[in-house]
Amino acid sequence: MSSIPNSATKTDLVTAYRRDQILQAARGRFMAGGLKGTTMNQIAHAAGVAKGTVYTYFTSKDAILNDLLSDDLGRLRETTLPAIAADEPLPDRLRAFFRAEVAFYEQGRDFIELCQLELGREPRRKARRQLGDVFAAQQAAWTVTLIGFGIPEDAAARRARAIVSLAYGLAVQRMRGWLDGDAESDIEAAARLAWKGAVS
Amino acid sequence: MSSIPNSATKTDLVTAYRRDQILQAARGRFMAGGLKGTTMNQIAHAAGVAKGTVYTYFTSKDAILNDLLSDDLGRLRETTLPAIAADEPLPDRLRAFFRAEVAFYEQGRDFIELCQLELGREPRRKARRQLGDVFAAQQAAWTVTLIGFGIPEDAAARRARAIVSLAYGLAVQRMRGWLDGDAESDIEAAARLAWKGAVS
DNA sequence: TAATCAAATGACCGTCCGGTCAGTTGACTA
DNA sequence: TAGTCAACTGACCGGACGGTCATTTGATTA
Repeated sequence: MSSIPNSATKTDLVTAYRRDQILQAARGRFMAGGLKGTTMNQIAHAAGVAKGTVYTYFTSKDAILNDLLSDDLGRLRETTLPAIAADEPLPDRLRAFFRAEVAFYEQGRDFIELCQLELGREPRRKARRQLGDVFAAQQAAWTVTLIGFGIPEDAAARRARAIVSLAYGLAVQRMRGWLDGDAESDIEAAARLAWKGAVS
Repeated sequence: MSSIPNSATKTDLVTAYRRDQILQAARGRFMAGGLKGTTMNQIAHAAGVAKGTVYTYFTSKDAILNDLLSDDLGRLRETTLPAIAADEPLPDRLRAFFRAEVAFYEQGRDFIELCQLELGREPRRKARRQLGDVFAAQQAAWTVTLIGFGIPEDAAARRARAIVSLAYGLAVQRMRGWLDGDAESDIEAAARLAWKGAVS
């Protein structure tokens, strides 16, 4: 047999497996101890490999973080934006939007934000802007939606901002354990407040 | 003259001055580079003293952070709670509340939160709980207020939570530069949304 | 089985940082 | 002016961490 039948594919599979193994371990450690508070040894140990092996798959600690960041930003975008423009009654869309945002942060994905102070100036600015882009997209989508409900453009934009802020505040406060009730009733209350406040 | 006329007072003044000098420097550096990203040399240099001098006034880096934390938590409490129970029309109180919260975070006081991942497990839990206490107090105050407007207790509590979340989300998103408009119109929009949503 | 080599390992290196402390400074006293 | 001492200084120490690389491992091939 040729020495390269499908070996590229197989190698790729192993590589993908190891990368994922390391990324999951790193996410856990970063969330538990922060960026600077987590050592490469801890990440390697959590992934069940030696430190040197980590450097076979990632060039540096920052490279690992970058992968996690873009992964999570994509997920936030994918889960929240479709809810806004869905073909459903507005109250349902509000609920779905709040639910998606709460779920995202409740899964602990937010170390995107919590790690920011530990990054250097430039990576921090970049990560912050990317997260801001997601919120800007949410706001734009809500603005369009509210305009569709006959609300003047200016007012729609301002109220859209308030909705996005409410979703964000709700999600983060829940994640931090500052809101104790069950998620669904918080989501319901937020959706109701947004509904009454935005379209009346 | 006796050698202790008011020397205690004078020494205290100098001590207070130096402590403040160092605290301000530390706040600036922590906000720029995070807890672990800031060295004692940087703090000392920013305060215009040598590293050893810092240790004359603070026992450790963590001690500096602790002072800043309790300082800021007190300020958040003092500026937001009175607004809720003020003797004013409800929309004005909502505006004042949102304004106070936005101002707090816009002054960059929030490194309380941003530093959390960098603290050890226990200090982190403690700091987080203390901040949670302030939000719980805000929520309780709003609940009482809404009950005063004839809203049933359960609904009042849920809506109070939504108001607190909205204020928090608004403040943090503004501070991060994710909301570009002027603060006053965002505050107005949030107050309106909360007003229509909470008491109708 | 012997040869081959990519993957995995962990001891090691240079650097950096929190905290210490022996020495210096300068304001105040007698 | 000489003496005193608290405030201040910064060189230094011990330890930790990110990243490297010579060596080992074990799967695959011939």
